[in-house]
Amino acid sequence: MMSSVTIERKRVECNSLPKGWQREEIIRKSGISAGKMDVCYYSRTMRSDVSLVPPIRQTASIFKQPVTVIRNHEVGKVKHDAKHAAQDKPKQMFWEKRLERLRACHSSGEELEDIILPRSIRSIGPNVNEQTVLHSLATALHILSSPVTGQTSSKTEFNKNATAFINPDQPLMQSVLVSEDDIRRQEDRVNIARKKLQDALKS
Amino acid sequence: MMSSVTIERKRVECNSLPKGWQREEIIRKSGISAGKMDVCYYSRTMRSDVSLVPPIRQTASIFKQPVTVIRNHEVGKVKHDAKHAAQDKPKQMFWEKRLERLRACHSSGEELEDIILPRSIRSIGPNVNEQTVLHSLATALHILSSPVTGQTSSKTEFNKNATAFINPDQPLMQSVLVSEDDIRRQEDRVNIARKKLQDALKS
DNA sequence: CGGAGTGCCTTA
DNA sequence: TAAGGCACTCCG
Repeated sequence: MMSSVTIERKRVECNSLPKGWQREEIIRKSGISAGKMDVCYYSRTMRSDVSLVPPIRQTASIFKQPVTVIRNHEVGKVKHDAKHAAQDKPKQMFWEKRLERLRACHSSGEELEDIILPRSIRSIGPNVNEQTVLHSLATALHILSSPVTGQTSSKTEFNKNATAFINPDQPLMQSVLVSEDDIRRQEDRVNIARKKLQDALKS
Repeated sequence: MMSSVTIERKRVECNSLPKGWQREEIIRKSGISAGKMDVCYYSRTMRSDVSLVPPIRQTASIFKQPVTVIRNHEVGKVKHDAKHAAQDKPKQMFWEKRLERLRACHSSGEELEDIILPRSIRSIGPNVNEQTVLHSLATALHILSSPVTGQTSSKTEFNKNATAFINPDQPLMQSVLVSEDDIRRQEDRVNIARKKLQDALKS
């Protein structure tokens, strides 16, 4: 005699949604709605940003003056390499925007000028400006152990529904392709810089 | 400035349920379900039946033969008057039915005849027979310090949902009213008995 | 108090 | 009438 097992839950990659989304179907087992199906959609979970909690200016009764509290990692835990940190806590979407007010400065307190990004790096997403992309990109280079390539969705898709089309592992920049020409030009720049350094050391 | 205190727990007599039932409302204070309410219903707790644990016939390795173990009270505790016993342990509903198999007997071992109850005492509850009422009533007279009046719910209510409508302090009999006539008749019976006793003593 | 699982109202 | 969505119960 053959016996069959009714599958009650199945979770599969969903082709009618952007890459990374999964569709789960759950069959109701009992009650008057038995046999009906509930559907859940799951997006990719974001990596946790262990070392990216911004400093907070706060006043505590134990201090004589307001102080700036800096937490780099959980209290009481050994600090590990960020690239190998546990990735269980999800990260907020567009968390980069929390960093928008922060500016690098000299030890004298004088703020640095805005950094100009190469034209090949273009922002993507609602109100994502050049400095936000920079924060996003710098963080990705710091945290990711895989290649940093930017968002793969088209700008149209992304603007239509960023929440669905975002790839949370990648920075908020459009997909970047590095050509053979790019590599050659960069090599030229490095060679020129080395030459200048040699000349400076001679004199 | 005024300060208000949100009531988080309140426990009140519940009018939409039979007498004696209480309804407790507990407001959730935090989390995603903050503000939602959990409700508990409490029935009257039953008095504990300190001296009514039936004897058990059992075999233990320390005895040469099976023995009948009799526990009248908790081991290691002083035995108090049952009417003043601590009432913290709840009693099982319809516990009287556990006594149904027990019969009084003469010292010779011969069982006594069933006792016939007066017609004014009528049983109430599922499968509660005349002997069960007797056990129940005798226990109430033994334990209760307040008047023994029987169940106050109607027979219809009681049969519909005994668990909710039972008054656990009272025996499983319908409400009994003692009339002036009843008292007079009982006085007559006592007088006749006394007369017979006097006559017997004379001869 | 959260989450799984189901009831049931709304909508087209 | 069915599907979707929300509310609610129950249990750990």
